[in-house]
Amino acid sequence: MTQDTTSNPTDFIRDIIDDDLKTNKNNGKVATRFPPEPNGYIHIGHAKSVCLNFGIARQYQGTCNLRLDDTDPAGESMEFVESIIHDIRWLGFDWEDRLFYASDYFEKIYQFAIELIKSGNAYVCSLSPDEIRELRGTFTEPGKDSPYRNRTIEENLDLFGRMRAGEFADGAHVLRAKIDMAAPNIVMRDPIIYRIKREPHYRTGTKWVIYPMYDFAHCLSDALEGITYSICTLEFENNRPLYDWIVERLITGLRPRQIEFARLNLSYTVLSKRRLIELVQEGHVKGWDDPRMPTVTGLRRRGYTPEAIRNFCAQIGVAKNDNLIDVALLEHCIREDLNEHAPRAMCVLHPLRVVIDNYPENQVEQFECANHPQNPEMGTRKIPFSKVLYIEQDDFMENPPKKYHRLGPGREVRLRNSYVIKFESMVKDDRTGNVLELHCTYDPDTLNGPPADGRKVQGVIHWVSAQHGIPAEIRLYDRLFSIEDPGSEENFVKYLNPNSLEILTTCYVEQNLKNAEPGNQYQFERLGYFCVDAKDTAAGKPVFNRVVQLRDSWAKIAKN
RNA sequence: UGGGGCGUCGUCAAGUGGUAAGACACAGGACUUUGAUUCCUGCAUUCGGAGGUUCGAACCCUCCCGCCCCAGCCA
Repeated sequence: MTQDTTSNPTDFIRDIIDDDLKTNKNNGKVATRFPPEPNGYIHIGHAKSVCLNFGIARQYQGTCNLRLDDTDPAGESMEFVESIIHDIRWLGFDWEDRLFYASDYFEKIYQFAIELIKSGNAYVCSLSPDEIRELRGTFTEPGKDSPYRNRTIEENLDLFGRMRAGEFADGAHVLRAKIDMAAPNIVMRDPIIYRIKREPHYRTGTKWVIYPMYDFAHCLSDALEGITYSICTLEFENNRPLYDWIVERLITGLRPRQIEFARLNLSYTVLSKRRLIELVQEGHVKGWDDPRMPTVTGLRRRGYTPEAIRNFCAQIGVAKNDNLIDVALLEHCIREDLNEHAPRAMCVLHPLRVVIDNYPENQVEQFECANHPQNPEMGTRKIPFSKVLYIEQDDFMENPPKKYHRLGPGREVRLRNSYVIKFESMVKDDRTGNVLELHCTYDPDTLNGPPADGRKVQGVIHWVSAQHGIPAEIRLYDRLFSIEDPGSEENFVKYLNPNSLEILTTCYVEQNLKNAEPGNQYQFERLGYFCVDAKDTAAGKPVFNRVVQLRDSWAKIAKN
C-alpha cells in the first residue's frame, strides 16, 4: 500500500517525545543524533536508525546531528567517514552544519575525566587485562575491588596526566569509574573509561595515546551537543545505568536520555559489521558495493532507490521485539517505487531466433510504444521491427503444458507492442535436439488490436529485433544466503547461496538503451526491474543489474 | 538464572480495562497487448501458558514457560 505521507509514524519513542512535549520537559526541544563509528560502510540496519533519528527531527522540527563516534582508532578511517556521509545524503537526509566527531571532544572529555577523579569518582587502575577480568567476577559472583581502588586523588591525577603524556606502555594503566564491584549489572563494576593505546588516529594523528571508551565518550558527546534523545539499539540497555551515572555526575541542566530500540534483522542476509567485513575480506562478494550486499552502497548499485528504502524503514516500524524482517517486504518496497517510476523497455535474456517468413526481407517498421502503461506522461519511444527477431527461450515450448499461454507448435502469440505471430516450423540441432530457430508468420492486421475474426490470443511475449538489438551483459542477483537467518549461524559462510549471481553475456536490449545513463532503472517487461550498473558500464556497452524480479504468478502455476 | 529486556496471524506491528488496526506473505476471483500493475474476497472467537481481580482483561495481579543481551583496555 502507498504510504500516507501526510501522517507521521507512531512508535514508543515518539510516544515518549509526545509526553515530554506535553510537560515541556526540554523546553520543547527535540535533538537527536546518528552516531556511526567510521570503521565500515553503513547498511540497511543503519538506515533504519538514520530514518528514525532524522525522521524524528524532521517531524518535530528539531535537529539531528551526524556524529562520527571515532573513539577507537583501530579500523577507523576517512574512507569510511566519506562513505557514511555520502550514503546518508543519498538516503535523503541533511544535518546542515552539524557534522561532528567525538574526536573533536577529546580534550573536553579528558577534562571531564579529571573532574571525575577530583570528585573521587574515578581512579587509575594498574592491573593487567587478565587481572581486571579476574576481579570483575561473573554473572553469579560479585567482583572484587582492585588494589588500586583507593589511590589518592593526587596520585590518580598524577598518573592520569602521565598516561596522557605517554609515559606508560599500552595496557599498563587504565582509568576506571569508581562505582561498585558488587553491582549485579556487570557494566557497573568499575568500568574502564580510558585506555592507553598507541595507535595513530585518522583525525588526531599521534596527539593522543589515551582514548576514552564508548561509555564515557558517548554520553558526554551527547550532552555536549545538547542531545535530548540518545536513541540506540537494545544491546546498550545494560549500559544505560552507566550512561546516567556519568551524566549525573558531570552534567548540569539538560541531560540527554537514552532510549533503546530493536535493531533490524533481514532474512537471507547478515547485518553485523563483523560478518559483512568477513564477506568482503574473504572475497565472498566483490566489495562493499557488491549489489548482493545489504550495505547502502550495495543496495544503491543494485538499483534500490532512497524512497524505497525509506518506505521500507517506515513499514517495519520501531519496537523492542527481536525481529527478522522478511526480505520480501524490502522487495515489495522497491517494486512499488519502480513500478510507478521506471520506464518500460524490452530485453531478451536468453535469445531464441525467430524468422517471420511472410515479412519483407529488408523492411523495418518503427512502432511507437508507451514508456509506461498507466502513465502517458512518461511518453513514448520508437521500437524497430524486422524480419528476424529474438524472443525468450522460455517463451517457446515444443510440448507446452496446460495453461501455458506462450508459443508452441500450432500456436499464436502476441508480440508485445507488435503483431500477433503464428508458429510455422522449427529448426533443431541434429546432435543435441535443441531448438535453434523458429519460423513464424505474422498477421498484419493485428498491430493495433485483436484479430478481426475474433480469434483469442492469450499470450504476450517480449522480443527484440535481431539487427537492432544491443548486446548487453546482464547480472541476475538472488539472495546472498540460502537460509533465512544466516546471522544466527556461527559458520554462516557455509550457507552462502552459490547461485546468488548469474552473469548473462548474450542478452539483447532494445536499441534505445544503448547509452542508458548509469544508475537508471528500467522495467524489462515481463522480467523485472534492472539498473544500469554504475561501475562496469562503458559507452555503448551497457551492463545491467537485476534489482528484483516482477511478481510471477506463472512460476507458481508451473510448479504444480 | 546475577542483572537487563522481550513474548499479539507465516513475518513485522497497532492496541495502554470495553469486547483483536494495518502492511508483507499466502489463497481465490475480476480486468489486462507485461501470466506485471490495478481491483475485489478470504486469512488471529484470540493475544506464550495457568490461575486470579472485574459486569467486562491482550491490556491489572500472581505463578510458570520461552527467547534475546551483558563477564572487550570494541561500539
